[in-house]
Parts: sequence; C-alpha cells; structure tokens
Amino acid sequence: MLVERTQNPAHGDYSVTLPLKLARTLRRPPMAIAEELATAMALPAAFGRTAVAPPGFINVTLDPAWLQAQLAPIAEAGEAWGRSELGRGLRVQVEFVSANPTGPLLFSHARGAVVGDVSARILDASGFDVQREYYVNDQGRQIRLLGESIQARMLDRPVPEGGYSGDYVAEIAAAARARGVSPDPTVLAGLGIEWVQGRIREDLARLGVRHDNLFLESSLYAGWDQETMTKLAALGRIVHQDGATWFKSDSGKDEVLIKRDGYPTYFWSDILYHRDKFEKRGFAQVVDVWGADHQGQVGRLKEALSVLGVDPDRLVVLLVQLISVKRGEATVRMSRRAGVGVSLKEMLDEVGPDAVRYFFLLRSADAQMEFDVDLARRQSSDNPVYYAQYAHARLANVLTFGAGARAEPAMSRLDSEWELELMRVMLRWPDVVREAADAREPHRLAFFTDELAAAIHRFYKNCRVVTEDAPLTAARLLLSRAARTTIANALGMMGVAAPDRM
RNA sequence: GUCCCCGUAGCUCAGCCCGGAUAGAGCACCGGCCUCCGGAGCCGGGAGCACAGGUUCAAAUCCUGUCGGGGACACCA
Repeated sequence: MLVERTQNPAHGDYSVTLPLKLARTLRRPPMAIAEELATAMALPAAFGRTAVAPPGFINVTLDPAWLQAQLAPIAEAGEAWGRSELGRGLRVQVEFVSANPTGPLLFSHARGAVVGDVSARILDASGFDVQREYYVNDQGRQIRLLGESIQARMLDRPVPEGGYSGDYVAEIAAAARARGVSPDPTVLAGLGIEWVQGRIREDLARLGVRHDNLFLESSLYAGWDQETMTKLAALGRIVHQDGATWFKSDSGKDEVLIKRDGYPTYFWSDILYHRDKFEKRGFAQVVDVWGADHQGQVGRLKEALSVLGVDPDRLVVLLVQLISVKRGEATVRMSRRAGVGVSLKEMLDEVGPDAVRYFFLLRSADAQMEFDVDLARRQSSDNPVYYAQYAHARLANVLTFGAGARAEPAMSRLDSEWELELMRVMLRWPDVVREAADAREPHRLAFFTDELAAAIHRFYKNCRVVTEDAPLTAARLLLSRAARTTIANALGMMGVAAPDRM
C-alpha cells in the first residue's frame, strides 16, 4: 500500500491514495473504498486519528503524545541521530576533484569538491565503508607542458605553445632556482606536481574537504596495462589501424586506446583505473564526480567495463553541471577545460567556506547555476547559511540561559502548532539522510536544513522557553536540545560549521 | 546531424525518479513587530509550471513533438 506524506499539514501527516487507484478495478466509488479501508486498517500507536477525505484519500495523523516521546531519545542520541547501518559496511569509493596538477584549483572545481565530499559524508552516515580518492594525472602531455613551462620561466624563454603562465609557475621556477635544481623539464615537472598538489590540498582543506587516498595515473602502467590489453585482445576487442590501437565498440564507433605516438589516451587510462578499482581493490560500488563536459565518456567507459566482466551498474557517475560566475554585469562561464576564471582561493577569501558549501548544496548537481559574487559578498548576512547557523546559535544560547532549570518536563504541554511542527520536521531527519544516500542527492540536506531552521525560528519567536513555569520550561528545553542536535547534525553532514555564537 | 542536462514568481532555485487535494523557499519589493531567553529574527502581502498534443478519475511530475539555453560527440585533456 502506498503511503505518502501530505503536502498540506491540514490533511494530516500521511495519506493513502489506494482507494483512488482501486476504484476502477473494483468498480466502486473511491469514497466507499476509503471508508471501508480506513475502518479495517490496524495502525501503529504512533498514529492518532484517521480521516477520509474526498475524492478518496485516507489521511492519518501522528499522535502528539508519540511526537513528544521522541524528543528525549533524540537528545540522548546526539551525533548518532540520523545515522544508520543501512549500508552494512559495503565498500564504496567516492572519487572527486581529481583536477590535473597543472595549476591551482578554480572555483568551478569547488562544486564537484562539495558534491563529492558531502556524498561521501552521507554514505558514511548511512553505514557504508567509504574511501575518498583523488586521481592524479601525473603524466602525459599536460605534465610535460608544465615542466617545460617552468623551465622556460627559469631560463627566461617564452612559454611553450599551450603551456602554463600563471604566477604560480614563476613561484615554482623561483623555488627551483633557490634549491639549485637543474632546469630539466622532467625534474621540474615532478617539482611542479608536488608544489601544485600541496596548494590544492591547502585550498581543499580550507573548504573542509580531505581525501583518504591519492591514486597516481603512472601506477597503472606497471603491468596492469599489458594484462588488460591481453584480456581485451582475447575478447576480440582490440584492433590495430593507422598505427594506433583501438577498442572495438558495439556502438560502431571505435575509440583509440594507444595513439600512433605510443602515448595512451584518457580512455585507456580510465579503463585501467576503473578496472583497478573494481577488480584489484574490490570496491562494491564506485561513485565518480565528473564535470558535465565529460558526459560523453560515461557510456564508453561503462561499455568497456562491461566487456571486461564488471557490472557497469556498480559505477555511478555524478555529472555536476557547469557554473558561471557573475561579477557586476559580466558573466564568466567556467568550464574545467577553459582554464580561465576565478580561483578557489580567491572565492574562499571573499565569501568563506561555509557560504560556498551551502550555496552549492542549495542546488541539485544536475542543474546549471549562476554564482553572483557581488550578491554573495554584499549580502553575506542575508545568506541562507547564516539563517541556519543562527537557528543553531539561538538554541545553544537558550540552553545556556536555562541550564539551571530542574523540574520534571511536562511533555504533553508541548502542544502548540509551532512546537508540534518543529517535532514533525526534525523527525524527518533520518529519512532525509536515507533518501539523500539512495538518490545521491546531497542538496536534499540543505533544503531540509533550511526548513528546520525556519521551524526553529518560529518556535523560538512564539514560545518563550525559559519562564517561571518550571515543568513547561523543562519540556521546552528538551525540545530545544533535540532540535539543536538535529540541526547540528545536518550542518555537520554538510561540512558547515554550527557555531554557538556568531 | 546524434546524445546528455536545463526551461517553475522580477532574479536565483526546490518539487519531477515514485502522478493526487489551494505548486514551495531565498533574494528583491510593500506593510506590521524589540519593557521579556540574541531582530543575522518573526507576522502579513502580490506574482509562476516555455509551448502543443497524448495517457489518466487526476499531469509541474509520465509519453511524443516544437521552441529556447548550456554541454558532449578528436590519435585534446
């Protein structure tokens, strides 16, 4: 039987639409079915009353006494409130950011960083064994160009075609000179990668993002490549043509694996890398967070995995849509490839990590978005993140204020619309986490948090917590503790601070 | 030409996967609220499902098409 939440609280907490769906097959009026079903239903004690409403809904309402009885356990559970073991310790990897180590992170990378990080936090809270990985393209043309660019800088030569020319290149060159490193492009590339990775780690740390593992692309070519190539050849999937090595696809559109110049394509390294995740390291599931501009690569990678005997459904690719940054009247579209735009560091300086995270989480990953820098800066105190943080700070404050109270809480007196509404909202928290995990949609956390904060503010404004009435005060303090626990956990799962004062 | 994402209030976005009862939020705008736990707040107000068909008792939600915006279709990364 389908039970769903009502949109309108006046209709109760849950509704059953089965009578409407049965009307045709039973050839009876839906209202009559509803009446009969409502009488026959055996409901758990949590439900107070049921009502039948036209054209054939059965509405059920949670019993206030049941709601009130949930508060103490929530406050008691603390950080555990909302966590579950639904994942049963299944090994899952979330791979995100993975930007080439050829320059500092751009603001556009931050969206994937936040989506990946919070996805990992959600899976972790749901009882999965999560590893966060960063894949480092530490070889190939771009890395050679990085080395040559640093060399050019050291020797005061022009930057090579397609090379890198940012200030950081000069910094690396200066550091190399200071350390007496010889101007050899290969050595300098290694130095450059090290420097850039350090800088990336720094920026991510400021954003509250960390990885458990760095995986080097170069490690894929120590035998794993031959082994995989042999396997594909045995499967009849390898074709040599025009001096290159191709993957024979069922789509009719073959793809190059090894170029005529002997270097591997990204497709080839992707195959090796993902086969490594599943076959060598044994992850049950892998979540990749990619920019939308890589969308075309999902299908071919899954086909290759499938050919190699890996169930492609074990790989989930979250495609994060591109963002544009608006400054004044100018809008700059940012793509990973464009290589131009605002640096992450700059944006962290301007807006702060909490606002950046919350702002990204207030959009679903598959929607393009525009980030208005001037707005984010100018109206920082109106930013939704402060609304949520303030709700937490208010509760922290009132709990301190009422700390001395000693009385048996009169739970049944928490019966105003604001108190009951706050309980209803906070009790949804475990469902929100589960749904966010199932759907891989971190943004659900932010929308829930916003709703919870609103319920907290309304409760606070309409129900004075600390009064002469000791039993009522005790009950409202307990409600405040449960609400604070919930919003602290929600903010925490998003990696956003939950301050006691602000 | 083919494929993917998007089109909901003046602006930025939820809701669509899994169809239900007056479609939500923030910002902006208008009007109220500080003798009392923090006014970064609360209360009230106007305004919207791109378009056209179809399926259904019921469509923002499912299907088809059209029109817009973005992205992808390399021996680039």
